[in-house]
Amino acid sequence: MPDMPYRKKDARARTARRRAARRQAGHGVTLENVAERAGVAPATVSRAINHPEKVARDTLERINRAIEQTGYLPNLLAGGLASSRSRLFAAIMPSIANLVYAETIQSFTRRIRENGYQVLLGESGYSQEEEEAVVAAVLGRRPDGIILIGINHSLGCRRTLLAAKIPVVEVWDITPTPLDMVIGYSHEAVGRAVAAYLHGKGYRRFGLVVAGDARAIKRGQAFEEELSRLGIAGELPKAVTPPGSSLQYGRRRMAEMLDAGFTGGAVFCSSDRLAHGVLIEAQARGLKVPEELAVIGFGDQDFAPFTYPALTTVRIDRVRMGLLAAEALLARVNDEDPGEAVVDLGFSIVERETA
Amino acid sequence: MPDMPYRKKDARARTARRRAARRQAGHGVTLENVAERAGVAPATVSRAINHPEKVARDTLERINRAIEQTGYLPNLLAGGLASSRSRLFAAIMPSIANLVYAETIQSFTRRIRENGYQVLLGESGYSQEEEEAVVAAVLGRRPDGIILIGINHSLGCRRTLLAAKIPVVEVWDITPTPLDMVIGYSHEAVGRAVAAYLHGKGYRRFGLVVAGDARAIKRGQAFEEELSRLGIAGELPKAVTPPGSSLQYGRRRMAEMLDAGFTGGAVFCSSDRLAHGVLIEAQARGLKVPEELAVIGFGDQDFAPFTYPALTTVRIDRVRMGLLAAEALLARVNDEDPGEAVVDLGFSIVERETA
DNA sequence: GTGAAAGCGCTAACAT
DNA sequence: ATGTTAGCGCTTTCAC
Repeated sequence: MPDMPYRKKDARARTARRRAARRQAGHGVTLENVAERAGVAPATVSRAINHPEKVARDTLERINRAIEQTGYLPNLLAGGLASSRSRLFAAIMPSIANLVYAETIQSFTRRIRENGYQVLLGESGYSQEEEEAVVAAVLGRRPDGIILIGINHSLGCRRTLLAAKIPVVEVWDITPTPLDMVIGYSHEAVGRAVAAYLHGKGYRRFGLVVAGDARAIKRGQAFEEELSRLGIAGELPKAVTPPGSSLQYGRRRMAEMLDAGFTGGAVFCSSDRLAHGVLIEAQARGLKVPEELAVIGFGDQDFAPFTYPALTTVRIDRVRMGLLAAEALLARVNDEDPGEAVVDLGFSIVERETA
Repeated sequence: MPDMPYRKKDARARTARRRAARRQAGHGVTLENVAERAGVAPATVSRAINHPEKVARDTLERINRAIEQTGYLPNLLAGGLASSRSRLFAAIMPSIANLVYAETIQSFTRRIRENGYQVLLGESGYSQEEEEAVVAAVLGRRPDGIILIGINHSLGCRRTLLAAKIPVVEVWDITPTPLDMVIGYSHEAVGRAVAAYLHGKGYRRFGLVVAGDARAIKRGQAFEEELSRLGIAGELPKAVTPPGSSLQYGRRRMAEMLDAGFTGGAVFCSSDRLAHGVLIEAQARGLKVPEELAVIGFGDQDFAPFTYPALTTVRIDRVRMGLLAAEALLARVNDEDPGEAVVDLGFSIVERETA
């Protein structure tokens, strides 16, 4: 093949031209440029960056200088492709704009960043179909692991996740049969404990204000069941709000319940924000809390001790959930011991003034 | 070189073995597998996915069937590398756990997802140094564009951003000299407008509760300056809280100010949450709002009309900001007209019952 | 309309 | 300790 070298050279020239164009377009300095400048092979630069301990002191120095001078920024797309390690974790949350979930993802993000990981965000909008689509989209990015809020996924979503063969951690709920790992607490146990707590305090009339969120609904059902087990007869006055807890709906639904003839008792709200709304409606009507209307929230958010009166609620450790999830995933990608597959963080009832 | 083919074959065999191992390890189906199955070249499969209009009807069908059967999930790392288009936008926010910023990023995320884009999240923790580090980290992923909350960046950060030569949109503030594009409103104008509004309502004594956030501080300063321009003499009673608005600090700082001898007047809070805290402290002390203590917040969050009394505040369109930012970035990556480089969304004062 | 070939920028064996 | 080599899985000219 006498023309082989010729054609090859041709191709090279073309490539060089294209590269020059790229450079101009801002696509930047490459490993190779740095290597040339430092007078070493590209592989050595790669080592200097990823395993500096394997490079001689002075070589390392030369390389670092070259990196500084050129302003080199490693292309993690290329690195991820070559190493099959994207250093990316996906995080799927029902809503970005829900503070309690955001706190978990925040502590997760901070922890993984310490290890050079970044987070690819997906929002499922409290819907299993959306979750399935978002999970598929996100997996195309080949994350090394994924954290999901909630344990109720569509069949297709479960299959996709399993097929990806990456570590998965589900949080904010618990189950003996996680996809892979789960870190959370039992919503049924919360519902029952709240019922028992209120009953124990002597309340005999109850109400429920619950957001249309899978986990909130579980708590509400368990609350209702436990009450009837405790001998509370009759229909439980109940209001459902859109998912994503808001003060606004708490206040409105309480107003509606009151107008519809609800005459006081103890109300369990599926979030502190909802509970705060209930409190405000009570205040607006001049109802005495907790004498005429008792309220218990859920979450123990930072403002709970500062409502007036101070809100009784259920505490869960959202920050720890994110932290442990991060550590479980990091352990898995580093082939270390990730600990138990099922971690129950529990919860506690924080008694303040409203119930 | 008689042994050339031999060695090559050797290498091939090794590669094949490695690939098989990969497959087993879950690294999945590739374009090539799909192509084989559909009896076409890999390039055709690529076209079928990215430019289906360029592929014959029946070929397309065969390919789609093969994709379904194999459960093929395109590797976007590889795609991004090959095309120098990552289909990723980076979003840098001061805190994930601040609802007002989250709402902007939420609408941003939803809009770009419609165009197949995903969001890489970075948190700057209200610090310029952290922002610089996070921006550098995120740029390694070669996002096609970036949205930043705020316009105050370190010099290094600005340089890095400029060197990346990607579209940048700054939001939540405004400046005649954006890095690239800016969509927001003037915090100085807000501060002045609030001062004028309260002065116009007849208030002559004032207070300020402000979070330690660059933008909140600007509003506070402009408020103070405008008051003195209006002839309000003397030191302005003022309390500063940590960044990230919380009801808790609003209530506490108000309590401290009251204890320190602040005897009422109109208080401007840098967020609705802070204002709500102030309202609660007033309630706890039995102060009449707005007669003995008037309050104005900032943000017009969803709960503002539902506090008791209903909160007077400043409305800004957080959702629209995210939406427009998304559209500006999408326009730029598609070489379409991104519109004005500086977009002032303005604000309005919403009069309710507290001031 | 489809295929062949050449890379995208990096990492990881392997060899020295 | 460093260099050589062969990919990672895709996209994109260029030919046909």
